[in-house]
Amino acid sequence: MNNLFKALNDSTRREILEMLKDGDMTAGDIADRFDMTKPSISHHLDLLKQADLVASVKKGQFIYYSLNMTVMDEILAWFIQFKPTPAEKPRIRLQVNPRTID
Amino acid sequence: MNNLFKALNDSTRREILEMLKDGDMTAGDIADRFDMTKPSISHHLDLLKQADLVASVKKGQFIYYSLNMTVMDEILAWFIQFKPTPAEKPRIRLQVNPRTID
DNA sequence: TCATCATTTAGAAGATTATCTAAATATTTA
DNA sequence: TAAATATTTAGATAATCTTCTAAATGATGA
Repeated sequence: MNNLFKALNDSTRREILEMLKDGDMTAGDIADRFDMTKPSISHHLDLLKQADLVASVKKGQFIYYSLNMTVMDEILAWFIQFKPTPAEKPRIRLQVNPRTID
Repeated sequence: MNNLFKALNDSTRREILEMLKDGDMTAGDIADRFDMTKPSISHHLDLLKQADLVASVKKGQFIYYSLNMTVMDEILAWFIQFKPTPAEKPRIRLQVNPRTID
């Protein structure tokens, strides 16, 4: 979970994920779309890989990167814990009825 | 969006959010649950506030913190963009039929 | 085999972050 | 009004992060 949020805490990395949504890409093609050196992008890809957000496969000279959706589901589940179920008792609220404020 | 992911990129802050899920709390009560000084927790609360993940209300001597769910929805929407709709054309995959690999 | 291309690794510099201690602010109560 | 309580602000330090340049690795094609 730590690696996951860390990987997402960078706009370049989030853009990479959005790019991969439309199909797999090589490291070079990804780098070409940013105003940043290839080593920097390589490092970003590494962090995304450590978080299991992407997978990579070498094909000859090229390395193809692809989205790994299963981990996205894990985060989604983390967020959904905060959505109260319709049946749930309402939480105490900061905004109370003005008439009852002392 | 940047502030949002930044705020989530820390396990203390994520724990605070999970605690607030069960009801509002004062800054002091939150701090008491961590092995960390009050100024540090105060700083974490500030980052959560900047990200609009929590709201705070002063009641006399105390400051009550509460979850602000509307921003959670924004993140949730960001993640959902990656979930392919059932009708969508399948993306190119790295794992292809082994029989067809050259 | 040698030059070239795609990508990564290594190492460094500057920026950002988490945490601490000390001090300030604001509220309550004696 | 003075002391006590709740919380924040200020400033410092150590760790982590982003990005760069230079060099290494590994595959392709002349």
